[in-house]
Amino acid sequence: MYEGGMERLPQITALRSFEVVARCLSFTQAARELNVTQGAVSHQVKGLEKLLGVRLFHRERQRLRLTDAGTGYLPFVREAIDRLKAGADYLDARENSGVLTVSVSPNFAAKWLVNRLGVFSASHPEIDLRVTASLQHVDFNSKDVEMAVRHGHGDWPNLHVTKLAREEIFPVCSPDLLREGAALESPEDLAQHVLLHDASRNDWPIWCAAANLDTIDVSRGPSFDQTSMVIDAAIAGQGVALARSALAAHDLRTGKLVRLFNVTLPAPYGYFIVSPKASSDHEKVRKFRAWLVEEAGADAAALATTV
Amino acid sequence: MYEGGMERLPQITALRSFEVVARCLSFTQAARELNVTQGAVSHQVKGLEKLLGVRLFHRERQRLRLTDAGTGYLPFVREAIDRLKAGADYLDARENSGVLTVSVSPNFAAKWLVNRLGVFSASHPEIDLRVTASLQHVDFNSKDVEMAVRHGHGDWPNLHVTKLAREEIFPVCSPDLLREGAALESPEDLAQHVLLHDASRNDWPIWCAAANLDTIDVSRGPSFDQTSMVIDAAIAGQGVALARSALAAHDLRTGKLVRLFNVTLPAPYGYFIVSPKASSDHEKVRKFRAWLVEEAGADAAALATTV
DNA sequence: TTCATACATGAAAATATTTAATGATACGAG
DNA sequence: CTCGTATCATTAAATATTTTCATGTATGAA
Repeated sequence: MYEGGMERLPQITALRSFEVVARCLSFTQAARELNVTQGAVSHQVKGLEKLLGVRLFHRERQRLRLTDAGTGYLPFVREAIDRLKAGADYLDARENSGVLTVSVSPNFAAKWLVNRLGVFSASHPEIDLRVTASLQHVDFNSKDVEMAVRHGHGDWPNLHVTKLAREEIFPVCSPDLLREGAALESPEDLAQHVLLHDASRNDWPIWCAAANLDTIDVSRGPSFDQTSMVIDAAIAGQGVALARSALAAHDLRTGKLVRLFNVTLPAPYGYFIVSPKASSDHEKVRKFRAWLVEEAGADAAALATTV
Repeated sequence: MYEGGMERLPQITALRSFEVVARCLSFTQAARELNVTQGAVSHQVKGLEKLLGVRLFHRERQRLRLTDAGTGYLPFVREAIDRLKAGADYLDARENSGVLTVSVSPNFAAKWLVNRLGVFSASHPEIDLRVTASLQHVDFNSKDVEMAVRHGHGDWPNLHVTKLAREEIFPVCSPDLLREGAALESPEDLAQHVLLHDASRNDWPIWCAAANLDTIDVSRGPSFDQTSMVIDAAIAGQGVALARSALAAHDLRTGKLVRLFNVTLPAPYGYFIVSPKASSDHEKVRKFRAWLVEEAGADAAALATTV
């Protein structure tokens, strides 16, 4: 199997056995410490001695003694094991605190995260959160990203998925517009207002259909290429927007937007927290997920009272 | 099997696989370097990632990249492997040169080794020979001794045994005595000489029986507790000794002793070079053994011409 | 002597690793 | 665009290694 110049590195179990035996000077006791039988330790040490071609212990009547070779070899083994433990510690430390990189869409970042991150950071100073916004779903295989918030159906195989928020669509406008503009008592009043669209320009036609409203011209009004910009335009009093609940929730709670009428369109997608299975139970991932879910729960509770 | 605080150290194969893959950034190429299949490397790295609970590589379309975790972990692994290699090198260095400890009987040391060691040391300056003389056979299990010359039947199980010399018993005396003392033409002439005995005082009776000689009183003469002293007494011209071939060979070759008559008694024992199987093929052991055998061969050749 | 303790050992059982075959995906050349 | 090549992943089967189990041997104590 193995050839000439091959490196014959000993097995870790053999090295560990050697190290423990060298410390206890007893196979039996070492076996106890290693949670194996005495025979296993005996075999391991014997195998190591054979591999190295050197006797590591003097087997004397009642006691064990290291040979000169064993005495000289021991520190190398101790250092090697130490490095491995240090490596494991390094990985633990790095996973249990430090940087948490989260990928979200630019919209979610702008309308959901940015307004609340301060709260999270204040209560979790040990977590150094890094938000990376991208239109595409992040590929966990090729980026050092531990979790993401995604908009979709929640069907991502091989990922740990937690539902964050359902999504509904309903009209919103700024409180100023409601107070000072033309009346907005019923859907029909929209005829007197600017309709704000997203890039698809599909939402208003669908909503109007749901509201049995065919008296207004849904082709009117400006459109924006980012959902967040539609909402921001509404906040600025530019007109009436169709908001998606998750993204508008914060502005509704803080009174920058008000919800109009009582016609709500369920949206096909929802927001989900996803992470690779391997990192899904890391301390910092769990903490951030719990916080997201809590915030979303508060949003939902607040939304339920807006109409 | 393993519980809570258990140390989960990775297997060496997994670490080596990781290290090579990190260097090649290719499972396939790493597999070639490790002389295993690509699948084996894939399994190993996957297992390591699972054990550590961390992704070590980004698997991208065409290439592999270390994750941050992998990048940080790699140096620990390199150091650990390096320590292990250094340990192996240390053992190799210590076995391939440096000290060679040989256990022999005091007689063999005095009458065989001491006169020739200079030659060996001169031609093998890299070997630091340490001779330890003891009456008892050394216990390789409890002493840092790599080889021994033993007197016996050559039946030592578990040891590597090489025959060094047969043993014969015959009368010797100093050339001065032969030249200047009473005649020593035939065994009967021994009646006129002092017989030198070892502690057992058995040899002369047996030799006389073999020589069909019943005319002399074998109870005469001093005895010595070490065989070497019997020979030294003969060299000093104190009388005629029954020498054992191996121990007298050097003095015969250098003319300090002469062999008498033609009656030789085969001795039941011989001299053997023994060493633990593990160290029997070490460079320095092989060298010293070869030298011993060569010297013994020269002795035998020289002895064959003495009568 | 007999008991208790410690290490060695050989065969069987339990695990782990490696292979071989195949799948999936991406890239580049016609 | 399709094929051929190269890469990594995955599965079950073949191997190899490790551990246990059941003893064996030797020593020191009672």
